Amino acid sequence: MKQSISESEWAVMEALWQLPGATLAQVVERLQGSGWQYTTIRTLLARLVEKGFVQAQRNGKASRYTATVPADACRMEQAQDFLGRVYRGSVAAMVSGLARQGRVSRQEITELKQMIDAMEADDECQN
Amino acid sequence: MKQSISESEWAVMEALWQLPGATLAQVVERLQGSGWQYTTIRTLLARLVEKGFVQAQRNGKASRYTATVPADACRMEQAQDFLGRVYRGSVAAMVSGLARQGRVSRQEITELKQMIDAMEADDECQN
DNA sequence: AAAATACGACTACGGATGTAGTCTATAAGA
DNA sequence: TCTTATAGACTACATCCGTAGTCGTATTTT
Repeated sequence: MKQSISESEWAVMEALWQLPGATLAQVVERLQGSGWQYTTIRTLLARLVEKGFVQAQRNGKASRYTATVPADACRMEQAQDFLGRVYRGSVAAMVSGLARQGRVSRQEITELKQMIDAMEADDECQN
Repeated sequence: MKQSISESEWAVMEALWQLPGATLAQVVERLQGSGWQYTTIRTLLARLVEKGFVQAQRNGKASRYTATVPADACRMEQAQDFLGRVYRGSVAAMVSGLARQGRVSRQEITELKQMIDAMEADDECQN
């Protein structure tokens, strides 16, 4: 049974990717403004450990928590899931949709353009 | 309380976008291969009606179901949700991530490129 | 009009999720 | 060493979701 990271849990993962080996206290600190109680965050963390997305190593009083999956890979998996479900797997379709509704800022357009160029260059090298 | 379309329900929405005003039977037909029982699809449809994403109008024996939200808008909303949660709202970041792992086909690169050009043109007109 | 059939309403039920509390063991500090 | 704060384990509970069944009613067909 393939486990997945829920929406709330995702916020905790973000915190851990930014603070590898953080303690519960640090995670809570980082999630100031989430509106969650200490205990809630503790639960989310526990579930992530249970699911295997986070590892806890204890030495001394506080455990240190670390994500067992790299952020990039994780985001990617989510992205593929999402694209598959909503845009039949096509990033282009998604960008196109967003663009058509003017949801892509000029700055993003610039960034995208640069990336595309880079990708093309890359592609040529490979072939 | 903001309702949202669940993963399974999404498949039903797709069917309805493709067959506006379809009957239950037609939806079931279309979802051949989903592995769902007739009754399951009926439940999903009912939930969508309950949530307001689908409208049922009955005349005669069979009701006809229609999505109350356009596919584009719906996909977009999902996209924004997703981007916000996973990529801090940046499409560019997502594309970049996918690209770095080589998850964007050459064909998609081409499509993207064309879109970017179109977007730029559009942008200039507007300003 | 009676029989057959598909719909709609309601029910079911286990698992995941959001959100959080309590109790206990343990480490740190006094 | 004793107190105190905190982490971990366990518990709680409502809601949503995946998946599906039953039963009564309305509609179509014979």
